[in-house]
Amino acid sequence: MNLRDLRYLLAMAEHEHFGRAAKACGVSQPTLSVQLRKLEELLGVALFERSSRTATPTAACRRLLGHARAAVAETEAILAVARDLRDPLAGRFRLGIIPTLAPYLLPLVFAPLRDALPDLELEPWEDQTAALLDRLRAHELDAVLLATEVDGPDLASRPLFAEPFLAALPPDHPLVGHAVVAEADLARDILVLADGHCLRDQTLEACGRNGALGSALGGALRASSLPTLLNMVAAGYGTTLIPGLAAGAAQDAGIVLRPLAAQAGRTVRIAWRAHFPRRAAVEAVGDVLATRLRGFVQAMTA
Amino acid sequence: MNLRDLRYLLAMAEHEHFGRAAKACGVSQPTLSVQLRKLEELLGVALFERSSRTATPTAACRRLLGHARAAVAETEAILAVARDLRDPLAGRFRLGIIPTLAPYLLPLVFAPLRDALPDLELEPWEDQTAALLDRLRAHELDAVLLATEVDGPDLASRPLFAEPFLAALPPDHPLVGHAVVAEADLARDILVLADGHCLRDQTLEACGRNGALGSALGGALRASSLPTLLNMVAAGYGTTLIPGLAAGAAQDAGIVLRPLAAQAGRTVRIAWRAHFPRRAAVEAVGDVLATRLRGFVQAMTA
DNA sequence: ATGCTGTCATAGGCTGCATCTATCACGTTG
DNA sequence: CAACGTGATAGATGCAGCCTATGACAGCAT
Repeated sequence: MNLRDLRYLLAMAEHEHFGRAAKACGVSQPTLSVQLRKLEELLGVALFERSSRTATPTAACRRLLGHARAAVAETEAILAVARDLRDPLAGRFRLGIIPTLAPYLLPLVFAPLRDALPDLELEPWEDQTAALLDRLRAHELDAVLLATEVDGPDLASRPLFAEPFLAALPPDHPLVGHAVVAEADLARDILVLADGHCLRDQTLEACGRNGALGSALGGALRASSLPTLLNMVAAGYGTTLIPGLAAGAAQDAGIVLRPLAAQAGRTVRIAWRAHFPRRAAVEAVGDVLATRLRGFVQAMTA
Repeated sequence: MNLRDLRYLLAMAEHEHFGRAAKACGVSQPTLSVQLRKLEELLGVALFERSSRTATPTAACRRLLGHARAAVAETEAILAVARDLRDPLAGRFRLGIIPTLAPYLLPLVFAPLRDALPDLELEPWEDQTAALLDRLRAHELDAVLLATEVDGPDLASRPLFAEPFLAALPPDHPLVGHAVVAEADLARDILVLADGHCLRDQTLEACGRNGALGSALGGALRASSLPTLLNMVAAGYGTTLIPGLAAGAAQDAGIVLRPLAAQAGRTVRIAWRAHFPRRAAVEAVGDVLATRLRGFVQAMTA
């Protein structure tokens, strides 16, 4: 059985006339006659009572019509829904973002994203890098924003912008007197985030402390979030590096910021599954973020 | 668009694997690949995200699946209605039966069904109530036999016969001395089937133990089938209620049976989808069962 | 009666498309 | 690095739907 046959059936039921029904279907009269005959043979039921002047649907035909109409309607619904879904820049877009980036980036980009991609329903999801990549691979996210390279042939990524780190100092810290702080000078009393945050590893690497923490404070005080870490620095427990986008929040917490001598920083990337079909949406989101952040980062490093 | 394409789509959504979906459709893998690709082009939407190891449905695909299922179901309804119009009592009839009923009922009714409905190809399917209702709603069964009420406006049912429960006792059990056993007297050392069997709940309710099991044995020993439960009773682990039709099997296992004081029992019903077109077949099967079982149950309670 | 007209069925040829087998490309796995 | 599994691609083939042309038949007019 074929949907075409069902359309023929519906047309015949409406017109009760082979020639007119055929014209309504855009086929010749013999075509419709033959196909309906075949349908009758397939179903084993007479669908039309043919007389020389007219062809009327049988009772059996009327029993089937409702189902035929429903089947045709459902297929047309498929076409209609597909038409709505056709735009890759429309629909839900689940974007994972690492916790040291999300709260500072999102306020900057929500409005530009809504302007550039009004039909994209952005659903941010905040988690650490490893969890984000798991969810990305599990098709639970469409793309992720992170600050590390991604590897594996199943994923692809693209850099969006470079985000410089800044030295975060308690107001009464000796280094406050310097206009520029050398990364290595922070190593002595550096504080870092808990395991799993990429910022932790990057901070330690930039300051030359890529092994275990020597400071007793670093072991005892575990900052599980960047705001907590900022509070700890502000309270004088030590120093740290913060990502540039968090500068405002750091200053609000009463922290003194200084640029870094070696200009340590991180590159924020957008990553996606290599075979993700809505590549256009990924690129569009990436373009908006890169454009929005370009000026911001330039201003910060100037 | 073609119904065939929709079937391919459904198979792919189910298997998430081109080769297996193709086999399920009875076509070669390239055929299914090409046709699905064409469908994607027609709809203008990516339906599957292909990676080297797997192909997962996209969000768009999932939005379309319901309509596709409905369209296919309607065309199959057309075939079913046609068959019904030709001869409602012919063709395949997939009948779900709960496990505590099937092995004891089927031997009794196979011959009468074949005599009364020689053209009906009965395909029994044994599973627990919830699974049966799922399959019934999914059009994978035509009707089900169960021992509970069904609810929901999409289903209908009809009682066929009342099946009394019997007390099942180990031969050396103190209650063996009684000609009639009170349900409540069994509560102390009652054994029941694993979760999911309606007989479990009905047994507990009849014996006034509708909460958690007090018996240590009830918790430790889990009978996943009625024959196993019978063996456990025969071995002296405890007592239970069995459905009347299983009396023969119970006695074969060396169990002593006694009628129940309050005549606890269950009502076996046949249930079907409210819009199932072959209602006549359901009624005919129901009539045969009810007729065959009427005498049997009367003899048992006499 | 006998054409004439309208209707549906039939015949024969053409075309397109779904299908197959064979093969390639590629990533995973041992 | 070789073997395997998976999906994509290419070329050949056959069936099915389509068309035009024509037939069969009934009603209707002259």
